Amino acid sequence: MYLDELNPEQRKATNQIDGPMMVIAGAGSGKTKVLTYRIANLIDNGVNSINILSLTFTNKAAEEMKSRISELIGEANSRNIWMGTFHSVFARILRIEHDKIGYPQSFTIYDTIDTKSLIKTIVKEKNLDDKMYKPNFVYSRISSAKNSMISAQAYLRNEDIMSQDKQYGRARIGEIYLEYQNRCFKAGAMDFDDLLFKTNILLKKFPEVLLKYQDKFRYILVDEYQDTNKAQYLIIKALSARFENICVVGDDAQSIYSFRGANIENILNFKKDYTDYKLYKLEQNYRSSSNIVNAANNIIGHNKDQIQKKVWTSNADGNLIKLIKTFSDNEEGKVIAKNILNTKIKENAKNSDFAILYRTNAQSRSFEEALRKLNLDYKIYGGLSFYQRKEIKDLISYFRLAVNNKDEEALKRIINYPKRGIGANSIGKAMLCANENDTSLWDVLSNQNKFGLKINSGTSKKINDFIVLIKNFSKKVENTDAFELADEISKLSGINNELLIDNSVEGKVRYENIQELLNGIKEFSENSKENTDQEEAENDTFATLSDFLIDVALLTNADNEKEEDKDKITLMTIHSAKGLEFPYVYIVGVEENLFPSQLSLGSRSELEEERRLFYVALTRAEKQATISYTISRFRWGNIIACEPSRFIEEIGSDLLEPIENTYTSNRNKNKANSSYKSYTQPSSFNKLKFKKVSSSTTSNLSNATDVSKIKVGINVKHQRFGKGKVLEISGQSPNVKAKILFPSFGEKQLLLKFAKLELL
DNA sequence: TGCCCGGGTGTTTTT
DNA sequence: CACCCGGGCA
Repeated sequence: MYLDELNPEQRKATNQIDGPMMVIAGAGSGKTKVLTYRIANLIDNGVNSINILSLTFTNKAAEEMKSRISELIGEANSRNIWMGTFHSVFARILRIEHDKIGYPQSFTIYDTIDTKSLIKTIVKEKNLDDKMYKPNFVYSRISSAKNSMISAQAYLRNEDIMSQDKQYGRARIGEIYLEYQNRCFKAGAMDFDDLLFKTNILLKKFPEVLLKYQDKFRYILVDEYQDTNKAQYLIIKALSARFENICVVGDDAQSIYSFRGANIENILNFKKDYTDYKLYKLEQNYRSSSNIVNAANNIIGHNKDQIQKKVWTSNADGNLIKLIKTFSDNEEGKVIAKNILNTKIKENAKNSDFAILYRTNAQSRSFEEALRKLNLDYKIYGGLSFYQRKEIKDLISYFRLAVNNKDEEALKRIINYPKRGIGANSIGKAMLCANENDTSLWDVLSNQNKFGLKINSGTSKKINDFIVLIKNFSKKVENTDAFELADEISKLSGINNELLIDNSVEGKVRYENIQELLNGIKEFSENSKENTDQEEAENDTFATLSDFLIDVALLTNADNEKEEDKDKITLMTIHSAKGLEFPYVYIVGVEENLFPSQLSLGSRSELEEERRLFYVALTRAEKQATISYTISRFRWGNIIACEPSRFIEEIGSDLLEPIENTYTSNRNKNKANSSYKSYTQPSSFNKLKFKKVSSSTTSNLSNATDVSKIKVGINVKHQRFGKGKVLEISGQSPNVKAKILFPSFGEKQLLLKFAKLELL
């Protein structure tokens, strides 16, 4: 019996069938096991699988859980569980209930590229300064508003928000937000945040819909609860209100998504919402060696904000945490690659046993190069997703437009690709016309006379040809197999030929990518045939292109792992490594201003999130964790000096083992040795740190000695934030902080010893 | 309308 | 360094 594999606390949590419960699960304590076994146990106790909803943060986590559950109780018993990410599950519900909120059934999901493009268009149309209203900035304001369930109308009515925007010279963000929502609606499109926002609206405005889903989802499980934002919190609360069979699992120490609106308060609020809830704490770590667990505990101990728990392990001590110092980022790549190769041989390990984890995607390059040189196979996650590549997005835009003619971003993208002589001028006129008539761009272009669109007859004819082309595709969507139509579109649109005749290396790669996409669609279409055959009573026996598009926007690179990628070294950001584990983990670029990120140094809460991130990184390791830092790094075009991260110090020198690396010791043995020593003597660590700061390469910037010149009221210039005015000075030397107002970035708390301010 | 060149600007993290 | 955008020219 599978329950026998659990420890007492895990079993207690697994055995609770009804009522609200929260599982606080330390890293590596068998959280996924409890979730999967509990679901299996629910079904074994007579709960119908169609009444179970299980929410995760990544598709990968959902897939993993699905397969583990079907191993426990069989595919047939688990097939009907609704299991997926918040976004995919609620997108599915919104498709079913689309008419209630006035959206087409095949509404488009705008990805970040579409979203930013639309914002840019609106800023231009409103003749606003694009320096002040940068798409990224505007998007993040709109996104956090939506994640807090603040509508455009509410945004405009909210005096605090409006005066805040005004203070920073961006008074019209609310206005952009409103127009953005209108445009999305007219285009039959939702962005990522809308999927959660509109679900809330749907459940709030339509009690019968709420009732229907409350009744369906009698048992709800939520993974990574510490990373839910307000919009997600409200959905869960509403859905579980009737039966209160709600099980949330999380770890406050692993909360790393506050930048996306995640709110730790949700964990704390749980006891208020469900006063009779049961709490389970999983504290035994099964994953990592004792040294790794202790190092992680030391790290997290430096955070003030945390729920007390004691993660422990009965595993052996294992190795110390290895520490590698290098002179440059390129050397860091070489040393790590070599270390992996040596370890592989010595320990008889596989490629897939290794992971290199970094803070930012941009760091991957030196590792890719070095691994390639040593013939070590690697796979890289993140960065540009397959579906965001230009050629893929172009072809998918044709699919999107065929399925949803109103999709403005898709239309703008392809109306003149491949070139058909429809220029920006004509499209500009048409957009203006669409705005004036409060309708979609498609509507105007396909009824040019009706709207009195004035463009020359040649262009007008070309537009008509394009409209006819798309209409012909649209006609086929409902009754043609996805692959068949996709293949036809790739040819008739001209994309296939465009890339085929491009003989450059990039052109060939693009062509191959298109073929890969088509193959993917073929597979998708064949798979869904099989599935529908089993579930009799389904009318449509084939998958349409619109079926395919449903979740494409929500897929990431991690979601279509290929068989040949199984035994490869993993390169990824720490954020995407959450939930994973590897025998050998390399945490690289562990330097001040990179990890913790420069942008997080302004406040304690942001710094603590970086620390939790480091905690997550360390606890991915089973046998061996290796940390590396470099003293110089190539960053935006020039070489900058770096200093080791404070997190290294926080681990404690007794758990660290500096290791020689051949590159360093050959070059300058004495130097290398002396700085390693500083880790065994924490007192000299500080000296080293300050010396590094003042030897910064940028000579015209102030360093630690200039701190005294920075006073309230003076104007300063910051490397990143630009010009700003000092509002307030606080703290004791050497930790003097200044509150500075930057017109383009808002108020920032900066530690002067790091801030590198220029006096103006 | 389309292409090439130069300058300006920018990097957390993700569904 | 790498990308995007705008301006100038074919």
